[in-house]
Amino acid sequence: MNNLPGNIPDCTFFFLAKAHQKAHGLLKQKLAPYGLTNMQHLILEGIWYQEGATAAELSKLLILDKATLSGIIDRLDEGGWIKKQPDKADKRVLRLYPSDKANGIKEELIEVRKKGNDFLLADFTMEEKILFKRLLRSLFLTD
Amino acid sequence: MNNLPGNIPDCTFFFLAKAHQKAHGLLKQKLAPYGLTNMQHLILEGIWYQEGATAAELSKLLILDKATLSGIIDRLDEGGWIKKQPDKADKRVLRLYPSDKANGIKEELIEVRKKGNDFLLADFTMEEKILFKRLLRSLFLTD
DNA sequence: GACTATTGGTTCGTATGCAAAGGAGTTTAA
DNA sequence: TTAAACTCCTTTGCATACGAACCAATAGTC
Repeated sequence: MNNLPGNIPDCTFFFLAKAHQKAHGLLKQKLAPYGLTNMQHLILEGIWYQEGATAAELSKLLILDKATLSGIIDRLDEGGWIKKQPDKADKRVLRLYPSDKANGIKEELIEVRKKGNDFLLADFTMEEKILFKRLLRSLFLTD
Repeated sequence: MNNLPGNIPDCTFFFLAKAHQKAHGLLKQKLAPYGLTNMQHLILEGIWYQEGATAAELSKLLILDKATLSGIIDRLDEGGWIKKQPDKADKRVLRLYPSDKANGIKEELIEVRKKGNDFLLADFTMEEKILFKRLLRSLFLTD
């Protein structure tokens, strides 16, 4: 009776958690060889997307708590992936730049994520892929 | 340029993470008055669904790591939501049962989750709701 | 019946996540 | 221009997550 998730009630909270869990685990595997966690990779891409960004800017862009970011940025720094540069005008601010090490495999790292995405949705039809992403987007973007 | 998530690349990992983040935050709010976390509520429902379940069974049913479950079960016990009973046949096993306190508001707690679900998908059409859940399901259930 | 493989649960180490509070710097407004 | 308000970032506390190592107990095998 209690074998499979077929018994699981029709709960979107649960489905979302498990879909996320699976996607997270998949990307985690792909990134492990590089010594990067999923979050570290995300922040790094954010910094590539906007070099010199501050933690506060990344927090808004990637919808992450500043407190969470603080630790991730520290570990990215310790791992030699980014450089922190104090802002000259505003002494509170730290501007973040990718390191040479990071830039050296930038294309490769971004490709890992893209291929991971493809793999994740490999069993969906084109219509399903588009629809799925549209629904996810509208879910977290509404107010 | 860096204002809104409109800039965010078309990344399902990110969308899933953010959709889950939003859903999690919503349910967290609804459960806070009861002093239950999302995970604690999930495990509790799992135990209601299958009284006397072991941690190993819940681990499979809810697709959770045993190590993760261990702590959650401890806190459910400390909070007086469940009771641990050693199995008579197998001394390794602890069987889990809901407490009277838990059973007293069982319907209410389940209703909180159900209404949270409705609220989460309130902006979706009926077709979208069904499709969304089907896609989420197939995503995490495949192999 | 003794040895080995498996299983149930806990513990440890590391990395999120987020609320809340604190320290330093900047801006606003009276 | 100086005190209040605000912003940037860090730190603390608590709750997931999960791999890996471990102990206790049971099952399987010869």
